[in-house]
Amino acid sequence: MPKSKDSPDGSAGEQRRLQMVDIARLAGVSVSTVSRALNGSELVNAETRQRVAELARSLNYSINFGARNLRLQENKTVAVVVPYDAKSRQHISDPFFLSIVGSIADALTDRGYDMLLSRVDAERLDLASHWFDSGKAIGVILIGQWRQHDQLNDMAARKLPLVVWGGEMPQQLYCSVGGDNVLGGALATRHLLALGRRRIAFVGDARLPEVWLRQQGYQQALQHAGLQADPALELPAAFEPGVATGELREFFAARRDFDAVFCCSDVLALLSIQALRAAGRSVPGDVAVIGYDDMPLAAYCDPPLTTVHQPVAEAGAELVEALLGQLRGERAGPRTLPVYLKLRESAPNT
Amino acid sequence: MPKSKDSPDGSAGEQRRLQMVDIARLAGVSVSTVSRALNGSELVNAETRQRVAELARSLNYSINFGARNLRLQENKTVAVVVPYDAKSRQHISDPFFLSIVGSIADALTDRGYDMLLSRVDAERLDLASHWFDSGKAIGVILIGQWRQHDQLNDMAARKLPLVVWGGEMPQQLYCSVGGDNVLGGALATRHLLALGRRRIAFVGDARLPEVWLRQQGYQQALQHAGLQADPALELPAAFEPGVATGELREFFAARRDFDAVFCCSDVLALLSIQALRAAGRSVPGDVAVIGYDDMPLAAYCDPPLTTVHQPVAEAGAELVEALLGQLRGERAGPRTLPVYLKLRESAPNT
DNA sequence: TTGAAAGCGCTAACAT
DNA sequence: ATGTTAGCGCTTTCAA
Repeated sequence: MPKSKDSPDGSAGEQRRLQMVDIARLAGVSVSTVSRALNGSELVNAETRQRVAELARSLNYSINFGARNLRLQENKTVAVVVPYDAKSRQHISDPFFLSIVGSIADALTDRGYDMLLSRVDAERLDLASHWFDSGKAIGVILIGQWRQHDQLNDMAARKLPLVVWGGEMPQQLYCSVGGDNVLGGALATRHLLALGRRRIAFVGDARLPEVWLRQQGYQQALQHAGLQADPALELPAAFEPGVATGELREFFAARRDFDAVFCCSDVLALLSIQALRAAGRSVPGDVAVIGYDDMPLAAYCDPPLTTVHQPVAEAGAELVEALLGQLRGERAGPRTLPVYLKLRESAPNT
Repeated sequence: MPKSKDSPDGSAGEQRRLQMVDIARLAGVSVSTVSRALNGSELVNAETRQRVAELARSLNYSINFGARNLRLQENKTVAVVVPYDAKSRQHISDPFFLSIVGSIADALTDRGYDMLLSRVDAERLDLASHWFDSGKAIGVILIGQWRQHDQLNDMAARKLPLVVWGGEMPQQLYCSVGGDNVLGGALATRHLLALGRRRIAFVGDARLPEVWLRQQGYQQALQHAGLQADPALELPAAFEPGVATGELREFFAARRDFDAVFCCSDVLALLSIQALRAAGRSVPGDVAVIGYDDMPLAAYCDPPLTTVHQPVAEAGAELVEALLGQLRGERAGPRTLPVYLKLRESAPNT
């Protein structure tokens, strides 16, 4: 038998949580009637319905969703999973990812869903399926695909309701939603070329699908301009500030044969600017810098960052819609959202 | 009757979720035995236990937590609530609050709890009790007390298991956990005084308890130095960048009779630096600037921010412990965590 | 229009 | 060591 104490959660001496049976007794009706009344059923007398509803409200009664969901076999909770780097115990705290989480929170709230937020080892994204398997969530939204493209495909093959923020890759079985990374890379590069810059460094780890796509855009833009991408100017910097800082300082100290840098995140852009200045080069005078994401603080840095704007506000709604669509049985493909270049001082228009 | 379809969540054609009864049938035992085996009960034959466990694992069975919780009258979910400004539809996206959320996520995960993340109108923090009332969470952690001190006291009086990140105020009924704001304000101010600055502006809205406490520390430090705080140098800037930007530009354009600024968040410090530069003043040369929080990006700004470091890593553990303690019936008071000054370039040591 | 009763998936007291 | 049974709080069929 469960605890027979009057306190369902073990806290001593608190009042027992109100249940339907309590309302029923006080209203002088059966629980069935209370249930119907509270759900606005037409089957119950309007006067009774009114009375029960009022009583429930005045007593501050809230329905027990666990019981309701069990009975109804339904659930309005979505798991949102943020990968983190378990090896370095370092958390993915990139402002951009956090913005996406906020955007998803809004979208879920608007649709009456709850959000279960958790972290998962970036090497074992497949563990995210646990939330679905255990019935705690009806599906999973994963923020970033990292290098686990295969794991994600497996998860989709196992019929896990899953949507991933990230880039669309060839032969992809799972549903992804993301910005147009190829376009973003091309926009940034074209702008730098238009400024007259010819030696453009690329900062980002192309093992990540999103970065790889941006690199494609970067290379395409160079080719279009009749230039050849120089692999020596491509630095596969990590996303974690702690790791990237050293890599960038070393890189910028070693070589000066470039006049622009395209970074695959605003944080990397910030770090690059610092490293460039440490190497005695000015931004944007000597080196123009373009970031990616347009994070909330991008406008308040010094210099304010020219950056590829990602559609954060739309992202949440798109991710949620994709997941709910999947649950309705729709066979939705990956979605690519538009991006644009936000001009500021780190690579100004002149 | 609930849907009799084989799909519990309405998605067409997927396999029915595995239950104990399925494992039981396949193992040739009763559900009780499966339940016991899976819970590692000593009452079940070691060989059987092994066999059942293996079967469950190979079939990828996960227990239905909704049902388990209903039966056990227990719940391992905590609601974490981030207030937002409903009027401006602007979200509290301050990097510091997001860091705290991350820290709480870690602490909860370590203890085997799930985190339900949601937002609530900052004017109606009392709505956060919904998560408890509906049985979805065993308690609520609220990030920031805003100006709703009274609402929070009411919630605590209603016996809602609640912990709030924020400052400790007189006659406070609810449990708060926060940094030592008075000390933080004093440390920052003392440092600026030690640099020889005498006219120190204060930026922050003292209607918020945390800011009010920091202001106390600021004023105390000035008095200790034999100086009088000048109310004309106190700017009650909002926390939202959009609003604050204008206020700061106006303020710094109007008056130049100060040589230092103490800001109640790093974001405000960043905005102040921009506004100061726009007004033709250098940082830290003309004006030294100190921020608050030591957000992840504080070290990567230009100049890197001298700031009061908040114990983010400890914050999550403290908040969670305080909540769990409350649920165990312990009568825990507010907790104040140590802070220290992190010296960087915006108000360097020399 | 209302109430009695069954059952959602699970655990535990009670039997064997 | 294992099975039978009752019941967590709710919704809904069925009967009245």
